[in-house]
Amino acid sequence: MLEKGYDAVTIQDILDRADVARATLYAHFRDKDDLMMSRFEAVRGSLGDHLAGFVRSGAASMRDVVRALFEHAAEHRAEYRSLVGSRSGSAILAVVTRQLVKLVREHFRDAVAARELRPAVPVDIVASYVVSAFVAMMTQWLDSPQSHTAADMAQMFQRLTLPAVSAGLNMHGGDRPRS
Amino acid sequence: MLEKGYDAVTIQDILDRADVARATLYAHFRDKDDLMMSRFEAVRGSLGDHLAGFVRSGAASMRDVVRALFEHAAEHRAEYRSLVGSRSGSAILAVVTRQLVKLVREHFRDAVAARELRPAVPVDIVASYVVSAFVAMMTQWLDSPQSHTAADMAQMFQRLTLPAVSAGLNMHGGDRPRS
DNA sequence: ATGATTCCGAACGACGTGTTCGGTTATTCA
DNA sequence: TGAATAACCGAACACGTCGTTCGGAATCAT
Repeated sequence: MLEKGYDAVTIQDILDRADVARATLYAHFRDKDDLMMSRFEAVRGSLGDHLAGFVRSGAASMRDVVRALFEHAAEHRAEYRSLVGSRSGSAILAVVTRQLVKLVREHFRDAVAARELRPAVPVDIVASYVVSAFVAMMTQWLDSPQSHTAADMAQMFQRLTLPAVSAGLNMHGGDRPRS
Repeated sequence: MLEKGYDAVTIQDILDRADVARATLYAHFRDKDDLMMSRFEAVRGSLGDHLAGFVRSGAASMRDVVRALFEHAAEHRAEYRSLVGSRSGSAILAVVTRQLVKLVREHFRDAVAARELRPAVPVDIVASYVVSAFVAMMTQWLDSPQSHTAADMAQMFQRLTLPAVSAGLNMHGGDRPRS
C-alpha cells in the first residue's frame, strides 16, 4: 500500500490503492500524519516483539541488539523504506533518533560512572554521534540492493563504532561497553 | 529573511517579509525550491571562498578542513539552519552528504591503494559512515545554543572519527589519513 | 427483520502554489 | 530633460490537495 515516498503520494492515491472512500479514511485517521504514525506504531510494535524474543533467548550484547535491528529492518524493508522517505519520514526519523540517543546516552553515562572515566568528548555528543552513524548506515543499507547481510552490517557497524566510543570516552583497549 | 523552517513558511510570508510582490518573486525564481537552491548556492559560494582562503594560507590537514567547515557554519548559522530544516532542506542535505561522501570515498580509496591496506569494512561504507556522523554532529551543533567552539567540535569529531576509520580501513596505530 | 454501525460518494470550503496581465514606478540613455 | 526600456506591483485566476460534511447504502449483530 505504501511502497513509495510519503508526501509525494497523495491521499487520493491511497484511496484508490486501498479501495476506500475518503470519508472512511478520515473516520479512522485524523490526518495524513496520523495515518503515517499508525504505520510507524505498527512497525514499532513488531520491532518490540522481535527484540523481546531476542532478549528472552539469551544474553543481549550490543552486537546482538544491533544485529537484531538490522534483521528486523531487512524483514520489513518495504515498510521501513516507506517510513523514512519524506517530510513525515524525517520527523519520524528524528523521533527515533532522539529516543535512541537517549537510550545510548544513559548507557554511556552508566559506563562512565561505573569506571570513573574522564571522557575526552561529552557523552551526549558521543551518543548522538554513534546513533546518527547507525541511522545513516541503516537507511543507506535499506536503499541499496542489499549486498550485505544483517550480521555483516552489524559487525561492520561494531568495528567502526567501538574504537570511536573507546576514544571518545577515554577507555583503554579491552574496556568495551556491553549491551 | 529565512530564519525558520522552509516548507512551514509560506510564499506569502516571504512576500510580506521581503516587501515584494508575488509576481516579482516569480519573475526571479522558478518556484519555491528554486529560491531555496539559490540561497544554498550563495552559501556554497561563500564556503568555497572560505575554504580557498584557508587552503591558500598553509597546509590543509583534515583537522583544519573540518574546523574550517565548523567555522563557516558558525559564521552563517542562521542561513545554515534555515537550509537544513524542511523537505527541501532534507534534499539539500542529501546532496551535500552525497558530495562529501564522494570526496571522502576517493580520499580513502587513494589511501588504501597507496598503503595496500585490506579494509575490514568497504571504503564506501566507511566514507558514508564518517560523513553522516559529521553532518549529524554539525546539524546538532547548529541547533543547540553553541556551547562549544568550532575548534572544539573539530577536535571532538577528529577524536571520534580517526579511530573508527583506522579500524575500518585496517590501519595500525600511527597510520592516520591526511588532507 | 430491524436497529446499529460502518462505509460510500459526492460535494464543499479552505489554503497554498504558480500564472497572467494591465498599470505603475524606476532606470537607462540619448 | 524626456522618451524608451526594464523592473515592479497588485489583483485576480486556475489548479491541486487537504480535511469536512451529510444523506443514503451496505453490512453486521441480535
